[in-house]
Amino acid sequence: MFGIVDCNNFYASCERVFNPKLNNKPIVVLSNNDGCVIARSNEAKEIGIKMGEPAFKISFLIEKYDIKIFSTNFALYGDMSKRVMNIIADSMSKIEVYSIDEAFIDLSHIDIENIKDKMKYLRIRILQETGIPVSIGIGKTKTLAKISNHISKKELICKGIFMINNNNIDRVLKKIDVGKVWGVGLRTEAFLKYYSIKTAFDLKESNHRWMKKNNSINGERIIKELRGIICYPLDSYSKDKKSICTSRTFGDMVTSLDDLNSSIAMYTARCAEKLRLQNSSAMLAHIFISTNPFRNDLSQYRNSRTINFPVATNDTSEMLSYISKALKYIYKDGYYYKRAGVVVSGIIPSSQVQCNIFDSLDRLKSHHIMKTVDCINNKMGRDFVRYASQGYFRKWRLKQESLSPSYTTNWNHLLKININSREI
DNA sequence: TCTGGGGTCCTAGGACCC
DNA sequence: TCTGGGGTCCTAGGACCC
Repeated sequence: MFGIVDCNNFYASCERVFNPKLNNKPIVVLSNNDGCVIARSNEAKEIGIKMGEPAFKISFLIEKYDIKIFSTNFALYGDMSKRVMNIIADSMSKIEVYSIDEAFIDLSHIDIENIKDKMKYLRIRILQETGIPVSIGIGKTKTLAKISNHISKKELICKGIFMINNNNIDRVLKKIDVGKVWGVGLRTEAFLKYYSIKTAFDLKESNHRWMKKNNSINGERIIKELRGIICYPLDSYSKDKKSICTSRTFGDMVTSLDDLNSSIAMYTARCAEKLRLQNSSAMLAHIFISTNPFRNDLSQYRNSRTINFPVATNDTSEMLSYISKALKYIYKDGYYYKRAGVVVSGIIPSSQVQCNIFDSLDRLKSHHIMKTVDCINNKMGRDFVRYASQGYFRKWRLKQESLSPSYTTNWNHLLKININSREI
């Protein structure tokens, strides 16, 4: 059996842990630049606020229902996620961290009769030690566990835990819309419904060869998983990333090459840091810039360029030298830029980098420099040591008007509690 | 005024090899 | 009249996930 542990309304729950006044109040967490809704508390969902909705379109609801708004605070969410995952890893033999708020677990070594009790205990422990409420779904495959998890959140009677077994499987799947099945997106949902496959049960009973022919091997796998045949085993070891992307939409529009260059330089530095963190180097970098596609009144321009490094690298300065040149090549004067980004790919372990006989760079030296820079920045804070091209005045910085403190990762943001008034 | 960010996997088709 | 067979690798684009 597989289990999936999923944090309830994760970002909203993180905000509540250190601000209990928010309990039972509608909360919404916004994307970067306070743009779109990316998380909602149950109260906000009940009001009818949709996922992904632009904040400016719901301003009247925010006022009417006194909804509390938060800018994304990834320092906080990332740290809270780590705490939850550590507890799961400590309680279970095998865990696959699937996303910031979800983990699959292996339950095959536990007797079926005992699974629910064990999960009940795990839920209580996570809530007690982190303040984050979770729901747990259980099934013979990951796909079935995901469906169980969906039910455990919807049906209050489940108290956060649900298991699909041989006795209830058909009855349960008949009530699940096919679009809710893990791996079935909008396109596949429309395709299946066209052929009158409306529920998860219909999909389970349909022909897997037909599905493979008309969709892909993944379509066939979903059907088999619904039948209890494991196609997606637990991946417990963490894998190196195959591509790494850093991109942002700017708070204000940017026009000058200098400003655009400093933003691209910053994203390059981030990508290089992420590469070094997993001891990898990249053979390719792809940069892109674009204007704001929502502004019909302004002329639009977007362009991108791919760079092949002569030798795979994770050296910020080397990457910057190539990337700045590429940016000059695609930059056009007279446009209002709104977004830019850097993607590195062709990622290999640094120990396997193929040297170039004409290489003039002292790579051992640059390795030591990068190591020292990372070490200083880890201790003193991000970008304490930086490249000049990253700049100091960020015209393109994010808009984050409702940012909560980083309670658990910044000494200056520690909670202060007034014992006398019993207030935070 | 105003619309996020970061990933993975699969497939078809082209280029190339013997 | 008549033009093989069997592969690999790479890339762009699509679909999906959170």
